[in-house]
Amino acid sequence: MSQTQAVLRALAEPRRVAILKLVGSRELRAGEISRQFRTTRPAISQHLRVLTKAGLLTERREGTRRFYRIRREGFAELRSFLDSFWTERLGVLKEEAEKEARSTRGR
Amino acid sequence: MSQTQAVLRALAEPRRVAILKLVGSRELRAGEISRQFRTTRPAISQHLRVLTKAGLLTERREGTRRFYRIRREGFAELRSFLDSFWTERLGVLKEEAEKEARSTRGR
DNA sequence: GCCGAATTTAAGTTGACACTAACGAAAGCG
DNA sequence: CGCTTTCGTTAGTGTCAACTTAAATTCGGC
Repeated sequence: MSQTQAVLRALAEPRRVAILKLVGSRELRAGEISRQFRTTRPAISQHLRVLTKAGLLTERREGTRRFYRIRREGFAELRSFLDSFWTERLGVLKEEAEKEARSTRGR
Repeated sequence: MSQTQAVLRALAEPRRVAILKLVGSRELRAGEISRQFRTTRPAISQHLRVLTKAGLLTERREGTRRFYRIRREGFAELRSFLDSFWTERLGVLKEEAEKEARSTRGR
C-alpha cells in the first residue's frame, strides 16, 4: 500500500484528525490526549499507532510516558498528491491510472 | 459531517482514487470507467456517487449516458485544511481541536 | 408502443475496522 | 521487593461500507 493511501486512510477517521489538531500546537502525553475524549485509552492508543505508522506523528519515550507530536513532513507527500489533481499536470496521472486499472482489469 | 471529512473518506478508498486519476484528463462515461476495472458496474456506480457527493466529480447527462469529469474546486477545501497542518498557523487549530474534544469529552 | 442499451437503485452478504474489557509490560517510588 | 502509574497489546464484538445479484429506470430507435 502506498504511503499516500496510508495517510488518506489515517485521516479518514474524524477522531484521528481531532488528535492531530490537539497535538499540532504542543507535544502531549498519551494520557493527556485520551483524557480529552470520551473513549477509552486503548482506543486512542490504537489511533496513535495508526497515525504514527502513517508518518503523521512522532513518538518520544521518557520513562513510562510517551509524548506525541505532529510530524509535518508526513503531510508533504499527500500535498503533492493533491496538487497533481489540482494542477493540470495530468499526463503522469493518466499513466498511473491506466497502470493501476490494468492490474485489476480483465473481465 | 464536514465537507473536508467527506472528501477524506472518499479518497481513503484506493479504487476511488484510481477513478479520479482516470477522469482527470478527460471526461468519461460510466461504462468506460467500469470497464477498466475487474468489478461490476454497480460497484463503480456507487463509487461515482460517493465522489460526486464529496464534490470531487461532476456528472453530465446526455440521454441515457452519464459523463463524469473531475471537479478541481472540490480539492480546494482539503488543500487549505492540509496547509493548516503544514504551516504554523496553529492558534486556530488549537481552538478547533478543543472545541471538538469538548463535544465528546466527559469521563 | 415495444425492445435493447446504459446506468442506477435495492436487497443481502461479507470483510474491515473502531471500539471495549481484560491483561501485560515497563518504569518510578517507598 | 511490592505497589502504583502510565501506557500498549490482545481477543472478542458490533457496526459500517464495499461488493454482488437482481430488478427498476430512463432514454433512443425502429
